[in-house]
Formats: sequence, C-alpha cells, structure tokens
Amino acid sequence: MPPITQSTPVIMWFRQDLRLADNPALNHAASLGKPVLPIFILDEVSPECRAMGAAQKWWLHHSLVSLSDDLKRLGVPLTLLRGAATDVIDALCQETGADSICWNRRYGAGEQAVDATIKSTFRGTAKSFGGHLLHEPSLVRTGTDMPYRVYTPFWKKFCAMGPPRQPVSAPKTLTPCVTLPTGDALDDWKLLPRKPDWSPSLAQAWTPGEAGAHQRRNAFLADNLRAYDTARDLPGPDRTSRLSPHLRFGEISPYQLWHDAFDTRHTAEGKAREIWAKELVWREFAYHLLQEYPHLDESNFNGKFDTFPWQSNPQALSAWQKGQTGYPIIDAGMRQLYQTGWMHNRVRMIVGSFLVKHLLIDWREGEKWFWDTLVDGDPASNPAQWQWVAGTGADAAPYFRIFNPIMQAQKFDTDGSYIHKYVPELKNLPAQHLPAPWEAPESVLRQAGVELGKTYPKPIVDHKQARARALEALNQSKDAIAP
DNA sequence: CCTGGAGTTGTCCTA
DNA sequence: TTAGGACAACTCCAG
Repeated sequence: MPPITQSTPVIMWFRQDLRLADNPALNHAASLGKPVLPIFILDEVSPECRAMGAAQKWWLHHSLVSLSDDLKRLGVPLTLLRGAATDVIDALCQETGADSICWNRRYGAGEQAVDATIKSTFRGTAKSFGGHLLHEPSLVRTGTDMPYRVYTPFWKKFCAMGPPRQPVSAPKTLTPCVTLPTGDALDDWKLLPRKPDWSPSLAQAWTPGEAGAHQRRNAFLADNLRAYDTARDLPGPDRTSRLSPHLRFGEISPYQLWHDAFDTRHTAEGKAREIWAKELVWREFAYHLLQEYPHLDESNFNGKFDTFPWQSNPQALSAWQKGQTGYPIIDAGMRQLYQTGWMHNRVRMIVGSFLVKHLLIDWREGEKWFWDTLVDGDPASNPAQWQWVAGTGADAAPYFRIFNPIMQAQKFDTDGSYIHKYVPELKNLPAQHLPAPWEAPESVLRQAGVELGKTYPKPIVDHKQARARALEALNQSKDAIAP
C-alpha cells in the first residue's frame, strides 16, 4: 500500500444514485477536502445480486454517459470498473492509496451483503448514506416493533414519522485526483442491444440522465400534477409522471419529488398532491417488503400459493409477450412495453391479471418478462406489484378480483386512443368496437380492413370461461395450509 | 389481552 | 340505466 497522505483520494461509489443533486454521499465526499474519485462498478458476478434486464442495461449506458459528462463539468472524470465489487475496490485501493469510500445505501439482500463485507474489511473509513428512500425501510415499524404488511397503516406511520429532510444541492466543485486509475471504456461493456438494435424506439421515448429527469419533473409539475388523482388512470392521454426509470437509477431524488408534491408554486388540489405522495410511498412500501422478504421475486409472499397448479403454456406465454392475445387492451400494453420499455400502470394491472388469472401462468414468468423489458425494472416494486396482482403478496388483491380486459378498455380507453396507438392493425376500427373486436359486425370489420385470425388474432381464451376456471382453481387453493 | 374497524386499483348480478 | 350488494373470510394493527 502507498503511504496514506493528505492527497489520498476519497472514492465516491455511484450505484443506483446516478445524480449530482441531493446526493448525500457525494456531498460528504466533497466536504472532506480531498481529491474525489468517482467510480461505477459493473458487477455481474457477486452472488444473489440480480443481473439487469436488457432494457435497464440500455438505460444504464446512457445514464452513465450523462453522469460522466456532468462530473467532467465539475472537474472530475468517472472511472468505470468491472468485476466483483469487493475485489475491484481492493485493487483500486492498492492502486490509488484511497483510504476513504462512501456510497448511498441499496436494499437488495445480495447487494447489502457485498456492502457489509466491504465495510467490515475496508482499511480506512467506509461511510454509507440514505439517498434512495425517504425513510430507511427497516425503521418503519408497527407498535409492536414489527414490519408492516398492509399499505394503509404503513402510510399512516410513514406520515407520523415526520417529513423527510429537504433536498440539498450539488457540490459546486470537486477536487480531481492527480493520477487516475485505469478504467474500462463504456462501449466495451456492450450494454447496448445489437443484432437487432431495438433501442431507437426507446431513445425516442426517453432521455436517460439527470437533466432528462429534471425535464420530466418540470413537465409533470407544470401539467399533470393538477389532476393527477383522476387523470393518472387513463393510458391514452397518459398524465402520469413517467419518472419511474429516473427514480430507478436515482437520476432524481425522491426527497426532491416529495417536497415538490407539496410545493404551492404548482397549482393542484390537496387530493392530487396526496395521491402523488402516496405513489412515492408505494415505492417505499415495496422496499419495506423486500427488506423483510429478500426473495420477493422468487417465492410467494403467501406460502399458501406454493402448491397452486400454475399451468405451463409456452404458446400462451409467447402470445402474451408479443401482444398477440386478441384482446386489444392487453396487446396494446404489451407492445407499448416492448417498444418503449415502459407500460402505463393501469395497463400493468390489466395485463398482469390476464397472465395470472386468465392464462393461469405463474406470476414469476410475468415478473421476469417485465424485468427484462422495463427500463424502470425495480428490484422491489416489480415483484411487489406482480405478487399483489397474483394475489400471492402482502396486502394482496382478493382472489375473486379478476380484471375484465373488455370492461377495463371501455372504462379507461373510452376513445380508443391507446389501442389505436399501439395496435395499428385496428386503426380503422371505430372506438366502440376496440375493446372486443370479435363482437363487431362482420361488415364493420371488413370495412376496417380487419380479418380476425389473419390481420389480428382471435382471442386466445374466452373471458367468461377463463374467469370461471380461475375462480375455481383459486377457490380450491385458498384453503391450502401454508407450509 | 381483547376489540373492532379497516383493507389500492374489480366484476357481476339483481332490483 | 344505475346503484347496491355479494363475492370470504382473514389478517393487520391501533387503541
């Protein structure tokens, strides 16, 4: 080891916090008056750490480009390293003499194990900070010091714990290291898809990076917060925040968004503000569940479902993934996902319910597909929402709650704008027939150039029959004894 | 320890 | 056309 001197650098380890503003670990690093060495590690080898899906990798690539540019503007370059994080950091300390490291906490079991190992073996000071969540998930406890399993009491307790701290601004300058360690070139990581390159449609929909996140935030606060409580449910106009991937990669701080929610410079009813704040806290609740139950993506939260007879049905699974089920609202959603790496939340519930209840396919198949295709694929929110839809989760939907894909389309895509956008083969079919094209008169179909079974699939299951079959199967298993 | 109100997002049938 | 109740009972959690 080189001798520890005044000029030894502090390592700022970026992970899921790819931003400069309101980044507590970065502010800490800046405050030490030492050279700052910002790094990002691509760790695909540490056990129990879930490898990113393809859409997330695309996002990560561009987010790292953006972070790297932003850091350069502060006078320090971002160093990219690859391998098991413990080994990488060991080697980095050997090379640079760094005796100090800091990061913002993460919450997957495998990731926490890695961080704990580094903290206990690091020769020097390793400091962690809270930046990803508004309250540490393990600190929200019931009156009897237990974790919560139901959202509303969690929300009440969350509010009773007092408001989250105010966001802090980015450091003005950082001191660079005199000599830099050797790092990787981002392109060598091959995070971008090729053969085929399906990313242009993602690039059209999104601007990864901190600047893009703030653009989205400003647009949301100016336009969509006002009527958020009602308008967020309609996938056609899509008045959601669309901030989920930016939050996933920490390009914007949840502290910033929490205080935005109650900022009176933006006009909105109290109801809209509260619903938006509650959405932020759903994310917290998902992490709370993940903390209590680290295998949230692998096993049923409710063990009664461990014996449930899920059906293996590769053809149906494939039709669902490709958006070829014959139910336009399902197909629109699945195609939006595949094309843009994102799906409106209302539609996520509808397609999730369809896979699990209508097709009786294991929710884990859906969770995996979402994980691979979503740019906002989140280790906590994704499995938590799938388990909720499937009825296997904490605070699960009751088993008899089966979304009707026809009725949902009528109710939430009344003008057909969502289906028209993502199912172009039905673009000439009048809105009233979009929820269930097989019920349209033959002449109307012909006039719209639709031939069911040729230009657009016939429904792969009958709603009424599938619903009855699901109720039967679920009814039988609800009395199963948890192991 | 007991009590009792409450629980994200729906559907379908009946009156 | 629309409003209301059944669907099931259970667990959670505060007081």
